[in-house]
Amino acid sequence: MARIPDVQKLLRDDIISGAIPFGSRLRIDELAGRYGVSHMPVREALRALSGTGLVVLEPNRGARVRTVHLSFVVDLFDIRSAIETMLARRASERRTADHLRDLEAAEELLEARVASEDFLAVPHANNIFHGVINEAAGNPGALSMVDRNWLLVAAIWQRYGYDEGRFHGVINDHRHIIRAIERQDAGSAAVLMGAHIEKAKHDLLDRIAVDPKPDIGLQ
Amino acid sequence: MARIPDVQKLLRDDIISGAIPFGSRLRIDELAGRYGVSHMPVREALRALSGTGLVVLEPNRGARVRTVHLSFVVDLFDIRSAIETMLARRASERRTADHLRDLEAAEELLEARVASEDFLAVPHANNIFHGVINEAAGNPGALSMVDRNWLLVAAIWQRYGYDEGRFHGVINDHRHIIRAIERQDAGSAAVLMGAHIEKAKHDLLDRIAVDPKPDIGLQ
DNA sequence: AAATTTCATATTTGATCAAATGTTCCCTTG
DNA sequence: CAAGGGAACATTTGATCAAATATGAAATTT
Repeated sequence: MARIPDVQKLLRDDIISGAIPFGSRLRIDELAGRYGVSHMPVREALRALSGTGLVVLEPNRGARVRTVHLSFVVDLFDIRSAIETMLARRASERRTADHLRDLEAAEELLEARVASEDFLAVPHANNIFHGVINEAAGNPGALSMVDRNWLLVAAIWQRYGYDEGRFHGVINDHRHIIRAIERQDAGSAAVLMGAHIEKAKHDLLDRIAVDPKPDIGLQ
Repeated sequence: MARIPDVQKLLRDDIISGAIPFGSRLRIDELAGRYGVSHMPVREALRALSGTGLVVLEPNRGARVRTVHLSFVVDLFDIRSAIETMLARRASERRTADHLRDLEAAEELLEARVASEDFLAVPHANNIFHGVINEAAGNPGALSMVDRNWLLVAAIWQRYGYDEGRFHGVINDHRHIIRAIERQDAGSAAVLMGAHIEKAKHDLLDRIAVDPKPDIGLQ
Protein backbone atom coordinates (compact mmCIF):
# COMPACT_ATOMS: atom_id res chain seq x y z
CA MET A 1 0.00 0.00 0.00
CA ALA A 2 2.73 2.40 -0.78
CA ARG A 3 2.49 5.35 -3.07
CA ILE A 4 4.83 7.36 -5.19
CA PRO A 5 4.57 10.63 -3.23
CA ASP A 6 5.47 8.75 -0.03
CA VAL A 7 8.61 7.28 -1.54
CA GLN A 8 9.44 10.66 -3.02
CA LYS A 9 9.21 12.31 0.37
CA LEU A 10 11.11 9.54 2.18
CA LEU A 11 13.94 9.66 -0.33
CA ARG A 12 14.02 13.44 -0.34
CA ASP A 13 14.26 13.52 3.44
CA ASP A 14 16.98 10.88 3.46
CA ILE A 15 19.01 13.03 1.09
CA ILE A 16 18.46 16.24 3.05
CA SER A 17 19.23 14.66 6.41
CA GLY A 18 22.51 13.35 5.04
CA ALA A 19 21.54 9.69 5.41
CA ILE A 20 22.27 9.37 1.71
CA PRO A 21 25.37 11.37 0.69
CA PHE A 22 25.70 13.61 -2.33
CA GLY A 23 26.73 11.72 -5.42
CA SER A 24 25.52 8.35 -4.16
CA ARG A 25 24.21 5.90 -6.67
CA LEU A 26 20.51 5.25 -6.19
CA ARG A 27 19.73 1.66 -7.15
CA ILE A 28 16.04 1.02 -7.65
CA ASP A 29 15.91 -2.41 -6.00
CA GLU A 30 17.98 -1.23 -3.08
CA LEU A 31 15.64 1.69 -2.39
CA ALA A 32 12.62 -0.56 -2.85
CA GLY A 33 13.96 -2.76 -0.07
CA ARG A 34 14.86 0.21 2.12
CA TYR A 35 11.34 1.62 2.00
CA GLY A 36 9.49 -1.68 1.85
CA VAL A 37 7.83 -1.12 -1.49
CA SER A 38 8.08 -2.75 -4.88
CA HIS A 39 10.46 -1.22 -7.34
CA MET A 40 7.73 0.40 -9.42
CA PRO A 41 6.97 3.39 -7.16
CA VAL A 42 10.70 3.96 -6.70
CA ARG A 43 11.17 4.26 -10.43
CA GLU A 44 8.55 6.95 -10.67
CA ALA A 45 9.75 8.77 -7.58
CA LEU A 46 13.26 8.95 -9.02
CA ARG A 47 11.90 10.28 -12.27
CA ALA A 48 9.94 12.96 -10.44
CA LEU A 49 12.90 13.98 -8.29
CA SER A 50 15.08 14.24 -11.37
CA GLY A 51 12.72 16.94 -12.55
CA THR A 52 13.49 18.96 -9.44
CA GLY A 53 17.25 18.61 -9.81
CA LEU A 54 17.85 16.80 -6.54
CA VAL A 55 18.49 13.56 -8.41
CA VAL A 56 20.36 13.20 -11.67
CA LEU A 57 19.26 10.53 -14.11
CA GLU A 58 21.44 9.19 -16.90
CA PRO A 59 19.70 7.02 -19.49
CA ASN A 60 20.42 3.33 -18.99
CA ARG A 61 22.93 4.20 -16.31
CA GLY A 62 20.70 4.87 -13.37
CA ALA A 63 20.26 7.61 -10.83
CA ARG A 64 22.57 9.49 -8.49
CA VAL A 65 22.07 12.11 -5.85
CA ARG A 66 23.27 15.36 -7.38
CA THR A 67 26.88 16.20 -6.70
CA VAL A 68 27.59 19.49 -4.95
CA HIS A 69 30.62 21.66 -5.58
CA LEU A 70 31.64 24.62 -3.52
CA SER A 71 30.86 26.93 -6.44
CA PHE A 72 27.37 25.42 -6.52
CA VAL A 73 26.80 26.60 -2.96
CA VAL A 74 27.65 30.13 -4.02
CA ASP A 75 25.36 29.79 -7.02
CA LEU A 76 22.50 28.65 -4.82
CA PHE A 77 22.79 31.74 -2.67
CA ASP A 78 23.04 34.02 -5.69
CA ILE A 79 19.78 32.60 -7.01
CA ARG A 80 18.12 32.82 -3.64
CA SER A 81 19.26 36.38 -3.17
CA ALA A 82 17.92 37.40 -6.57
CA ILE A 83 14.50 35.87 -6.02
CA GLU A 84 13.98 36.63 -2.34
CA THR A 85 15.05 40.23 -2.85
CA MET A 86 12.39 40.58 -5.51
CA LEU A 87 9.85 38.86 -3.27
CA ALA A 88 10.66 41.13 -0.33
CA ARG A 89 9.96 44.10 -2.58
CA ARG A 90 6.63 42.66 -3.69
CA ALA A 91 5.72 41.63 -0.17
CA SER A 92 6.24 45.20 1.00
CA GLU A 93 3.79 46.42 -1.60
CA ARG A 94 1.14 43.79 -1.04
CA ARG A 95 1.35 42.87 2.61
CA THR A 96 -1.91 42.93 4.56
CA ALA A 97 -2.41 43.30 8.29
CA ASP A 98 -2.74 39.51 8.46
CA HIS A 99 0.65 39.06 6.87
CA LEU A 100 2.22 41.40 9.41
CA ARG A 101 0.64 39.43 12.23
CA ASP A 102 1.91 36.12 10.79
CA LEU A 103 5.33 37.63 10.29
CA GLU A 104 5.57 38.78 13.89
CA ALA A 105 4.30 35.41 15.13
CA ALA A 106 6.93 33.62 13.07
CA GLU A 107 9.64 35.89 14.39
CA GLU A 108 8.50 35.39 18.00
CA LEU A 109 8.66 31.64 17.49
CA LEU A 110 12.18 31.92 16.11
CA GLU A 111 13.36 34.17 18.93
CA ALA A 112 11.78 31.89 21.54
CA ARG A 113 13.70 28.94 20.14
CA VAL A 114 16.95 30.86 20.18
CA ALA A 115 16.27 32.04 23.75
CA SER A 116 15.60 28.49 24.93
CA GLU A 117 18.68 27.31 23.03
CA ASP A 118 16.60 24.91 20.96
CA PHE A 119 18.99 25.53 18.10
CA LEU A 120 18.06 22.46 16.09
CA ALA A 121 14.53 23.81 15.67
CA VAL A 122 15.60 27.32 14.67
CA PRO A 123 16.10 26.67 10.95
CA HIS A 124 12.52 25.50 10.63
CA ALA A 125 11.25 28.67 12.32
CA ASN A 126 13.49 30.65 10.01
CA ASN A 127 11.96 28.83 7.07
CA ILE A 128 8.49 29.82 8.28
CA PHE A 129 9.53 33.48 8.60
CA HIS A 130 10.82 33.63 5.04
CA GLY A 131 7.82 31.61 3.89
CA VAL A 132 5.42 34.26 5.18
CA ILE A 133 7.25 36.99 3.27
CA ASN A 134 7.39 34.98 0.09
CA GLU A 135 3.74 34.04 0.48
CA ALA A 136 2.78 37.67 0.97
CA ALA A 137 4.54 38.52 -2.28
CA GLY A 138 1.92 36.47 -4.10
CA ASN A 139 4.14 34.75 -6.67
CA PRO A 140 3.55 30.98 -6.29
CA GLY A 141 6.01 30.07 -9.02
CA ALA A 142 8.81 31.96 -7.34
CA LEU A 143 7.78 30.47 -4.02
CA SER A 144 8.26 26.93 -5.28
CA MET A 145 11.65 27.89 -6.72
CA VAL A 146 12.76 29.27 -3.39
CA ASP A 147 11.49 26.14 -1.67
CA ARG A 148 13.53 23.93 -3.94
CA ASN A 149 16.55 26.12 -3.38
CA TRP A 150 15.96 26.05 0.36
CA LEU A 151 15.88 22.25 0.26
CA LEU A 152 19.37 22.08 -1.16
CA VAL A 153 20.75 24.75 1.15
CA ALA A 154 19.21 22.89 4.10
CA ALA A 155 20.81 19.67 2.91
CA ILE A 156 24.23 21.31 2.86
CA TRP A 157 23.84 23.28 6.07
CA GLN A 158 22.58 20.16 7.84
CA ARG A 159 25.92 18.54 7.09
CA TYR A 160 28.07 21.41 8.33
CA GLY A 161 26.07 22.55 11.33
CA TYR A 162 25.22 26.02 12.58
CA ASP A 163 27.32 28.47 14.48
CA GLU A 164 25.03 29.41 17.33
CA GLY A 165 26.30 32.96 17.45
CA ARG A 166 24.86 33.47 14.01
CA PHE A 167 21.27 33.55 15.20
CA HIS A 168 21.54 36.87 17.01
CA GLY A 169 22.47 38.57 13.79
CA VAL A 170 19.58 36.81 12.11
CA ILE A 171 17.15 38.17 14.69
CA ASN A 172 18.36 41.71 14.23
CA ASP A 173 18.08 41.42 10.46
CA HIS A 174 14.59 40.01 10.71
CA ARG A 175 13.37 42.80 12.95
CA HIS A 176 14.57 45.43 10.51
CA ILE A 177 13.01 43.54 7.60
CA ILE A 178 9.67 43.38 9.42
CA ARG A 179 9.77 47.11 10.03
CA ALA A 180 10.54 47.83 6.38
CA ILE A 181 7.66 45.64 5.23
CA GLU A 182 5.39 47.20 7.84
CA ARG A 183 6.02 50.72 6.52
CA GLN A 184 5.77 49.35 2.94
CA ASP A 185 9.28 50.48 2.16
CA ALA A 186 10.03 48.17 -0.76
CA GLY A 187 13.52 49.47 -1.50
CA SER A 188 14.62 49.12 2.09
CA ALA A 189 13.13 45.64 2.43
CA ALA A 190 14.94 44.53 -0.71
CA VAL A 191 18.33 45.84 0.41
CA LEU A 192 17.94 44.38 3.88
CA MET A 193 16.95 40.99 2.46
CA GLY A 194 19.91 41.02 0.11
CA ALA A 195 22.32 41.67 2.95
CA HIS A 196 20.61 39.06 5.11
CA ILE A 197 21.15 36.36 2.51
CA GLU A 198 24.69 37.54 1.75
CA LYS A 199 25.49 37.04 5.44
CA ALA A 200 24.00 33.57 5.40
CA LYS A 201 26.12 32.67 2.39
CA HIS A 202 29.36 33.66 4.07
CA ASP A 203 28.41 32.09 7.40
CA LEU A 204 27.98 28.79 5.61
CA LEU A 205 31.09 29.18 3.43
CA ASP A 206 33.14 29.95 6.53
CA ARG A 207 31.95 26.80 8.24
CA ILE A 208 32.87 24.78 5.18
CA ALA A 209 36.29 26.43 5.05
CA VAL A 210 36.98 25.69 8.73
CA ASP A 211 36.04 22.01 8.45
CA PRO A 212 35.49 20.83 4.88
CA LYS A 213 34.53 17.24 5.89
CA PRO A 214 35.69 15.66 2.63
CA ASP A 215 33.69 12.47 3.19
CA ILE A 216 30.42 14.37 2.85
CA GLY A 217 30.51 14.43 -0.90
CA LEU A 218 31.06 18.15 -1.39
CA GLN A 219 33.46 18.45 -4.25
CA MET B 1 12.30 1.69 -30.04
CA ALA B 2 11.39 4.95 -28.41
CA ARG B 3 12.77 6.25 -25.19
CA ILE B 4 11.59 8.40 -22.37
CA PRO B 5 13.61 11.53 -23.23
CA ASP B 6 12.17 11.45 -26.75
CA VAL B 7 8.59 11.35 -25.50
CA GLN B 8 9.43 14.05 -23.00
CA LYS B 9 10.72 16.30 -25.75
CA LEU B 10 7.85 15.57 -28.13
CA LEU B 11 5.26 16.29 -25.49
CA ARG B 12 7.07 19.42 -24.33
CA ASP B 13 7.22 20.74 -27.88
CA ASP B 14 3.54 19.97 -28.47
CA ILE B 15 2.67 22.01 -25.40
CA ILE B 16 4.90 24.94 -26.33
CA SER B 17 3.72 25.04 -29.93
CA GLY B 18 0.14 25.20 -28.74
CA ALA B 19 -0.83 21.87 -30.29
CA ILE B 20 -1.90 20.84 -26.80
CA PRO B 21 -3.67 23.71 -24.97
CA PHE B 22 -3.07 24.77 -21.38
CA GLY B 23 -5.18 22.82 -18.93
CA SER B 24 -5.69 19.85 -21.25
CA ARG B 25 -5.97 16.44 -19.73
CA LEU B 26 -3.07 14.23 -20.71
CA ARG B 27 -4.24 10.64 -20.94
CA ILE B 28 -1.44 8.11 -20.99
CA ASP B 29 -2.90 5.77 -23.61
CA GLU B 30 -3.87 8.63 -25.85
CA LEU B 31 -0.34 10.07 -25.80
CA ALA B 32 1.10 6.59 -26.31
CA GLY B 33 -0.94 6.33 -29.50
CA ARG B 34 -0.03 9.83 -30.60
CA TYR B 35 3.70 9.19 -30.34
CA GLY B 36 3.61 5.55 -31.37
CA VAL B 37 5.07 4.15 -28.17
CA SER B 38 3.78 1.92 -25.43
CA HIS B 39 2.28 3.63 -22.42
CA MET B 40 5.25 2.95 -20.19
CA PRO B 41 7.61 5.67 -21.51
CA VAL B 42 4.72 8.12 -21.47
CA ARG B 43 4.14 7.48 -17.78
CA GLU B 44 7.71 8.28 -16.95
CA ALA B 45 7.86 11.29 -19.23
CA LEU B 46 4.79 12.75 -17.51
CA ARG B 47 6.36 12.15 -14.14
CA ALA B 48 9.54 13.92 -15.22
CA LEU B 49 7.66 16.88 -16.70
CA SER B 50 5.65 17.22 -13.51
CA GLY B 51 8.93 17.87 -11.75
CA THR B 52 9.53 20.84 -14.02
CA GLY B 53 6.08 22.34 -13.48
CA LEU B 54 4.94 22.16 -17.10
CA VAL B 55 2.62 19.28 -16.25
CA VAL B 56 0.55 18.92 -13.10
CA LEU B 57 -0.02 15.46 -11.69
CA GLU B 58 -2.78 14.58 -9.26
CA PRO B 59 -2.53 11.13 -7.66
CA ASN B 60 -4.96 8.65 -9.21
CA ARG B 61 -6.51 11.43 -11.25
CA GLY B 62 -4.04 11.82 -14.04
CA ALA B 63 -2.08 14.61 -15.60
CA ARG B 64 -2.93 17.99 -17.06
CA VAL B 65 -0.96 20.68 -18.80
CA ARG B 66 -0.52 23.46 -16.28
CA THR B 67 -3.16 26.15 -16.36
CA VAL B 68 -1.99 29.72 -16.97
CA HIS B 69 -3.59 32.80 -15.46
CA LEU B 70 -2.83 36.33 -16.45
CA SER B 71 -1.22 36.93 -13.06
CA PHE B 72 1.01 33.94 -13.73
CA VAL B 73 2.39 35.69 -16.79
CA VAL B 74 3.34 38.66 -14.65
CA ASP B 75 4.89 36.33 -12.10
CA LEU B 76 6.97 34.63 -14.77
CA PHE B 77 8.46 37.93 -15.87
CA ASP B 78 9.15 38.99 -12.30
CA ILE B 79 11.10 35.80 -11.75
CA ARG B 80 12.92 36.15 -15.02
CA SER B 81 13.77 39.76 -14.31
CA ALA B 82 15.16 38.90 -10.88
CA ILE B 83 17.37 36.08 -12.15
CA GLU B 84 18.51 37.54 -15.46
CA THR B 85 19.36 40.83 -13.81
CA MET B 86 21.60 38.98 -11.41
CA LEU B 87 23.10 36.97 -14.26
CA ALA B 88 23.79 40.11 -16.32
CA ARG B 89 25.71 41.48 -13.36
CA ARG B 90 27.74 38.30 -12.99
CA ALA B 91 28.30 38.06 -16.74
CA SER B 92 29.77 41.57 -16.73
CA GLU B 93 32.26 40.52 -14.09
CA ARG B 94 33.25 37.23 -15.63
CA ARG B 95 32.93 37.66 -19.36
CA THR B 96 35.90 36.67 -21.48
CA ALA B 97 36.84 37.82 -24.96
CA ASP B 98 35.22 34.65 -26.28
CA HIS B 99 31.93 35.53 -24.62
CA LEU B 100 31.99 38.96 -26.22
CA ARG B 101 32.59 37.41 -29.60
CA ASP B 102 29.69 34.95 -29.14
CA LEU B 103 27.48 37.76 -27.93
CA GLU B 104 28.15 39.88 -30.97
CA ALA B 105 27.65 36.89 -33.26
CA ALA B 106 24.30 36.16 -31.63
CA GLU B 107 23.25 39.76 -31.97
CA GLU B 108 24.28 39.86 -35.62
CA LEU B 109 22.19 36.76 -36.27
CA LEU B 110 19.21 38.36 -34.58
CA GLU B 111 19.57 41.62 -36.48
CA ALA B 112 19.98 39.76 -39.77
CA ARG B 113 16.74 37.93 -39.17
CA VAL B 114 14.92 41.14 -38.35
CA ALA B 115 16.40 42.81 -41.43
CA SER B 116 15.27 39.94 -43.68
CA GLU B 117 11.88 39.99 -41.96
CA ASP B 118 12.27 36.37 -40.89
CA PHE B 119 10.31 37.22 -37.78
CA LEU B 120 9.38 33.66 -36.88
CA ALA B 121 13.05 32.84 -36.37
CA VAL B 122 13.83 35.92 -34.28
CA PRO B 123 12.77 34.53 -30.89
CA HIS B 124 15.24 31.69 -31.26
CA ALA B 125 18.06 34.11 -32.01
CA ASN B 126 16.94 36.17 -29.04
CA ASN B 127 17.10 33.04 -26.93
CA ILE B 128 20.67 32.45 -28.07
CA PHE B 129 21.67 36.01 -27.17
CA HIS B 130 20.34 35.73 -23.65
CA GLY B 131 21.77 32.24 -23.41
CA VAL B 132 25.29 33.55 -24.04
CA ILE B 133 24.95 36.11 -21.26
CA ASN B 134 23.54 33.59 -18.82
CA GLU B 135 26.21 31.11 -19.79
CA ALA B 136 28.93 33.72 -19.24
CA ALA B 137 27.58 34.31 -15.75
CA GLY B 138 28.64 30.78 -14.84
CA ASN B 139 25.66 29.75 -12.74
CA PRO B 140 24.30 26.53 -14.28
CA GLY B 141 21.50 26.21 -11.74
CA ALA B 142 20.19 29.66 -12.54
CA LEU B 143 20.61 28.94 -16.22
CA SER B 144 18.31 25.93 -16.05
CA MET B 145 15.75 27.97 -14.11
CA VAL B 146 15.78 30.67 -16.77
CA ASP B 147 15.44 28.01 -19.45
CA ARG B 148 12.38 26.56 -17.78
CA ASN B 149 10.93 30.01 -17.40
CA TRP B 150 11.70 30.79 -21.01
CA LEU B 151 9.86 27.65 -22.08
CA LEU B 152 6.65 28.84 -20.49
CA VAL B 153 7.01 32.38 -21.77
CA ALA B 154 7.65 31.00 -25.25
CA ALA B 155 4.56 28.84 -24.98
CA ILE B 156 2.44 31.87 -24.15
CA TRP B 157 4.03 34.23 -26.62
CA GLN B 158 3.69 31.63 -29.35
CA ARG B 159 -0.08 31.76 -28.84
CA TYR B 160 -0.38 35.54 -28.97
CA GLY B 161 2.15 36.35 -31.65
CA TYR B 162 4.74 39.11 -31.86
CA ASP B 163 4.34 42.73 -32.77
CA GLU B 164 7.01 43.17 -35.38
CA GLY B 165 7.73 46.74 -34.34
CA ARG B 166 8.93 45.38 -31.03
CA PHE B 167 12.14 43.99 -32.43
CA HIS B 168 13.75 47.34 -33.14
CA GLY B 169 13.54 48.24 -29.48
CA VAL B 170 15.00 44.84 -28.66
CA ILE B 171 17.97 45.48 -30.92
CA ASN B 172 18.68 48.83 -29.32
CA ASP B 173 18.47 47.32 -25.84
CA HIS B 174 20.77 44.49 -26.81
CA ARG B 175 23.42 46.80 -28.21
CA HIS B 176 23.51 48.80 -25.00
CA ILE B 177 23.66 45.60 -22.93
CA ILE B 178 26.59 44.33 -24.99
CA ARG B 179 28.46 47.61 -24.44
CA ALA B 180 27.85 47.47 -20.69
CA ILE B 181 29.12 43.89 -20.51
CA GLU B 182 32.07 44.80 -22.71
CA ARG B 183 33.20 47.56 -20.35
CA GLN B 184 32.43 45.26 -17.39
CA ASP B 185 29.91 47.72 -16.00
CA ALA B 186 27.86 45.34 -13.84
CA GLY B 187 25.47 47.94 -12.45
CA SER B 188 24.65 49.29 -15.88
CA ALA B 189 24.19 45.83 -17.37
CA ALA B 190 21.80 44.91 -14.56
CA VAL B 191 19.64 48.01 -14.95
CA LEU B 192 19.55 47.68 -18.72
CA MET B 193 18.57 44.03 -18.48
CA GLY B 194 15.84 44.82 -15.97
CA ALA B 195 14.34 47.43 -18.28
CA HIS B 196 14.67 45.12 -21.26
CA ILE B 197 12.62 42.41 -19.55
CA GLU B 198 10.11 44.91 -18.19
CA LYS B 199 9.47 46.04 -21.76
CA ALA B 200 9.01 42.45 -22.89
CA LYS B 201 6.48 41.89 -20.12
CA HIS B 202 4.33 44.83 -21.15
CA ASP B 203 4.64 44.09 -24.86
CA LEU B 204 3.18 40.64 -24.18
CA LEU B 205 0.54 41.88 -21.74
CA ASP B 206 -0.58 44.47 -24.28
CA ARG B 207 -1.00 41.85 -26.95
CA ILE B 208 -3.08 39.74 -24.56
CA ALA B 209 -5.19 42.76 -23.65
CA VAL B 210 -5.83 43.62 -27.31
CA ASP B 211 -6.92 40.09 -28.21
CA PRO B 212 -7.34 37.77 -25.23
CA LYS B 213 -8.21 34.68 -27.32
CA PRO B 214 -10.27 33.00 -24.60
CA ASP B 215 -10.11 29.56 -26.26
CA ILE B 216 -6.39 29.36 -25.69
CA GLY B 217 -6.72 28.30 -22.09
CA LEU B 218 -5.36 31.44 -20.46
CA GLN B 219 -7.53 32.01 -17.44
C1' DA C 1 53.16 -8.72 -19.02
C1' DA C 2 49.85 -5.49 -20.88
C1' DA C 3 45.96 -4.71 -23.56
C1' DT C 4 41.90 -5.93 -25.82
C1' DT C 5 38.07 -8.82 -26.48
C1' DT C 6 34.53 -11.68 -24.80
C1' DC C 7 31.47 -13.46 -21.59
C1' DA C 8 28.80 -13.20 -17.32
C1' DT C 9 26.31 -10.37 -14.22
C1' DA C 10 23.80 -6.45 -12.60
C1' DT C 11 20.64 -2.83 -13.62
C1' DT C 12 17.65 -0.13 -16.08
C1' DT C 13 13.98 0.13 -19.52
C1' DG C 14 9.87 -1.53 -21.86
C1' DA C 15 5.66 -4.61 -22.20
C1' DT C 16 1.84 -6.98 -20.43
C1' DC C 17 -1.37 -7.84 -17.01
C1' DA C 18 -3.98 -7.20 -12.60
C1' DA C 19 -5.81 -4.29 -9.06
C1' DA C 20 -7.30 -0.02 -7.11
C1' DT C 21 -9.27 4.30 -7.71
C1' DG C 22 -12.15 7.83 -9.98
C1' DT C 23 -15.83 9.13 -13.05
C1' DT C 24 -20.09 8.98 -15.36
C1' DC C 25 -24.50 7.78 -16.31
C1' DC C 26 -28.68 5.56 -15.27
C1' DC C 27 -31.96 3.98 -12.16
C1' DT C 28 -34.42 4.09 -8.11
C1' DT C 29 -36.61 6.49 -4.36
C1' DG C 30 -38.43 10.28 -1.83
C1' DC D 1 -39.07 15.84 -10.97
C1' DA D 2 -34.89 16.14 -8.23
C1' DA D 3 -31.46 13.93 -5.45
C1' DG D 4 -28.91 10.09 -3.95
C1' DG D 5 -27.06 5.52 -4.74
C1' DG D 6 -25.03 2.08 -7.44
C1' DA D 7 -23.15 -0.20 -11.25
C1' DA D 8 -20.42 -0.02 -15.46
C1' DC D 9 -16.61 2.05 -17.52
C1' DA D 10 -12.28 4.49 -17.97
C1' DT D 11 -7.82 5.51 -16.18
C1' DT D 12 -4.09 5.37 -13.26
C1' DT D 13 -1.11 2.65 -10.30
C1' DG D 14 1.41 -1.48 -9.02
C1' DA D 15 3.47 -6.17 -10.09
C1' DT D 16 5.74 -9.43 -12.87
C1' DC D 17 8.39 -10.61 -16.66
C1' DA D 18 11.37 -9.98 -20.79
C1' DA D 19 14.72 -7.37 -23.34
C1' DA D 20 18.30 -3.98 -23.90
C1' DT D 21 22.26 -1.80 -22.08
C1' DA D 22 26.16 -1.07 -19.17
C1' DT D 23 29.73 -2.89 -16.06
C1' DG D 24 33.34 -5.81 -14.52
C1' DA D 25 36.20 -9.74 -14.66
C1' DA D 26 38.57 -13.32 -16.82
C1' DA D 27 40.90 -15.19 -20.58
C1' DT D 28 43.35 -14.93 -24.73
C1' DT D 29 46.44 -12.68 -27.82
C1' DT D 30 50.18 -9.74 -29.09
